[in-house]
Amino acid sequence: MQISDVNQSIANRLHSAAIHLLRRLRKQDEAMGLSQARASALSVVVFGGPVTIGDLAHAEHVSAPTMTRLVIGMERDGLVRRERDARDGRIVWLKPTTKGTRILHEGRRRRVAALAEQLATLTERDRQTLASASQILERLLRAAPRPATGERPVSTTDVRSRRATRR
Amino acid sequence: MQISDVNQSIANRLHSAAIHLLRRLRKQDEAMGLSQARASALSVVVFGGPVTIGDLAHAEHVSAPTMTRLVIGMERDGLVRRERDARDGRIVWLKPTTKGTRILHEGRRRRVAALAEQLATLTERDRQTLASASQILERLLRAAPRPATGERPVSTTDVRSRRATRR
DNA sequence: GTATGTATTTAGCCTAGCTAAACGAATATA
DNA sequence: TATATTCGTTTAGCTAGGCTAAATACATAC
Repeated sequence: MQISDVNQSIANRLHSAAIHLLRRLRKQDEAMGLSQARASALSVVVFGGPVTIGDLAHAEHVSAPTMTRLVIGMERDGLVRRERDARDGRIVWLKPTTKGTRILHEGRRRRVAALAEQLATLTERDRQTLASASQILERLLRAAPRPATGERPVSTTDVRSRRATRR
Repeated sequence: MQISDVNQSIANRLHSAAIHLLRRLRKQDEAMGLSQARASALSVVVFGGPVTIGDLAHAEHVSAPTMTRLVIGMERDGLVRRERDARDGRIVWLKPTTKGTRILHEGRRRRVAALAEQLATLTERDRQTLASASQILERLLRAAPRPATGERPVSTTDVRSRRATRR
């Protein structure tokens, strides 16, 4: 099949590009104590918070224990605060601290600095292609991996709305 | 500055997209004993080999000890073979085994299967955007991170040519 | 022939992923 | 009301994959 070959090529190139992009950016992030996993989780807390640990795990597509440990580290480093829910004693709400918000934004600034020279060498058209592609990808990845499994589709953007219905 | 804001936005969205893409694909790869790191390294060996461990580390932008360990695992699992260089006793050449080549291709097939449904929902135009973007990215990332540091620019594609000059 | 350089490995550390299982709190049911 | 179940989080313990520092073994230059 023609279309499947095209998709295979796209998937594999995306995979390769993603791996190498992350390796490139890792150093910048870690220079300020913001690993990739933390940067990604923290940005959900900063832009989408307050959020529970479980929701954050779903939004980030990692297991709950993994997120618990990330949160422990971020709390120890003063990036987020825990707050128990008044009505439901099982729930922990996460909020960014001032430091957390600042570090996240610094991280984002450093990250672009690491790519800026190279992004600047691109034509406007190429930059536009990258911008569009990242949007297409996020939209694509936000969809459920396998609609048939019944796993609820969770997106970073509906974290608030899901919890908003909690009583 | 206008352009820097645009670049920041692109860099951050790419970062986010890359993280989530890899988390999505990881399960598929690991289902057949091909982690992301192995899949990426193995593809260099299969498509660009024979290659030395040091060159592979450079091509993958990881340290030599990291690559040594990856190779140990891949060799243990019969994906690659080591061969000492006849003229230079320090050098280890890596070649894919039949199994390694097969597994790599299976991995690539599974990987697209994991994204296929979703790629199929895209318009031809969007698919084209993703394809272009991955090419632009690989080209961008192949360039030296910081041209000033004197670090030699190493690409997956010139692995052969670099080694071809060895006597 | 000694010193220096190069390719790989060893040792030891860290983060971040996982599953299984424990725990405490909430909720449903008999 | 007592009991069972479900839910959110944490603990415990494993693995892979990243790093640096230092050891090893070979090659080369002086």
